[in-house]
Amino acid sequence: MTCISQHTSIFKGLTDKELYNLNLNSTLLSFKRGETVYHQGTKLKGIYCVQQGIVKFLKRGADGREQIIRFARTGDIMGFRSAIVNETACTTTKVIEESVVCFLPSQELFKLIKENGEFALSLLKIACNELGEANDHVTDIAQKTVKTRLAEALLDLKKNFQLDEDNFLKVNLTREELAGIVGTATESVIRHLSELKAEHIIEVNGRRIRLKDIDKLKKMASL
Amino acid sequence: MTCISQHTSIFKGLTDKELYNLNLNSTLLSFKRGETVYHQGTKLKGIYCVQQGIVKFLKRGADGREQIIRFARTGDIMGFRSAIVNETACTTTKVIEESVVCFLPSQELFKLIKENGEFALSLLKIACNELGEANDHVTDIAQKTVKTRLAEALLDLKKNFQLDEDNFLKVNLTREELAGIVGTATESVIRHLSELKAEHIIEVNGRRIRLKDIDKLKKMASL
DNA sequence: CGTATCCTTGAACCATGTCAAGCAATGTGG
DNA sequence: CCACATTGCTTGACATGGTTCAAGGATACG
Repeated sequence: MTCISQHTSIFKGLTDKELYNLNLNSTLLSFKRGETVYHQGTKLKGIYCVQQGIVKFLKRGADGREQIIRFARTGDIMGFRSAIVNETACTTTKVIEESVVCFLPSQELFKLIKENGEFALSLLKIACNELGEANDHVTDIAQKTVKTRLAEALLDLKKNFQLDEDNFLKVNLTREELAGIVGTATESVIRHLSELKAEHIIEVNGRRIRLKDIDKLKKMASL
Repeated sequence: MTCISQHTSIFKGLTDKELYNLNLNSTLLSFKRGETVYHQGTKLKGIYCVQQGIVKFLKRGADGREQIIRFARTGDIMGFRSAIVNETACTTTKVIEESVVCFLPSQELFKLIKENGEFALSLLKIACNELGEANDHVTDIAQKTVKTRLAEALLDLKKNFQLDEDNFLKVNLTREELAGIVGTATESVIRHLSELKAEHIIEVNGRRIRLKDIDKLKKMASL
């Protein structure tokens, strides 16, 4: 199987020769739910591209609580921040849904950046997008209430993973993971989910969450 | 005066010809304390390089409270995120200390990125560094107490602006600005500053803050 | 020298975190 | 296939850190 293809967003626009070279030097890896792709604090020797599956980026605070920074889905790359600045990984990446991941050594990445201006620009765009979202995130957590952030988180999940035909989110997260996204205690998430349920905005079935009233949810998220 | 020089970090390593071209196309601007370089939500036509002075990046939340995302000092660039992804600015930049700023049109920036792989890489490194800090920031605000974050903020200010010979921070910020960094109410900052004072960790003289016991401050910040 | 801005403190209130306990669901080994 | 263990979910009671409001004092600036 070719690991890196024209279809994978960031590698769009590479020449056949560049692609051929990348595939020579890259490796496919498989992970089950709960497994770790790489650990916070370790030195990465390259970047990882998600071919299939869902991976969460998390950071452990002093008390051990896990803060979820973002998710990687099919086509996303992981670990480029550490690779680029040559630092240890600032997050741990754990698999949420069985994943196939492609590993690409740093030197290949650097070669591409230096030789292909368009590629460098795409990478730069990815970094800048993430930066914008991270900045938003800081302001949100600092200024908004837990309930507002929970509403936002649900909308973000919808944006990232879509809804199925019955308006259920296509990802199933534990309450603890939801708490990790929102930046709060598990119990708080549970209570606010119940409230949203009572207000007929969502419906909950175990880990499956149905977004019943997206308009109200949006109103709530922008308060 | 030449606006862009070899001394300005990001432009290090450019050829004489590239520098000459940049200077042909860039403009110098001056700002007093409180003035705005550009507003959140506006489309930027280029990036801004700080030649001299201090600028804060801020975001206004729903209730109008201002969250300070970071600072730019001599040699730093501002607005590249918006320029790169071609979005409106996600922050407002306001001058804290009288500043001289150089404006460089986007097309010049893009030309450099595409033609000079090393330059693209430096930009990428800047973006990645900011990204790492933003991620840290998210976790901190989500998990740490106000006092801990205040301690961290003071250490960050030390790192960014250094101390003078008497261990006073070389920036003077209002309590409200401090609150904007920490992500809390002005009153909370005041109360926690008083506590730190009572614990002989800092000393306060109007807006001037002296870091008396940096070890204790560090211990406090990592709790 | 007066006005505006900033700083400080107290008191009341509230959102959120923490602790504890019980239940549900899921998985594992005998 | 059942019993037990583990993990996740839920709820209640309580503690508390932090915000908000109000009022007065200090400071800076034109």
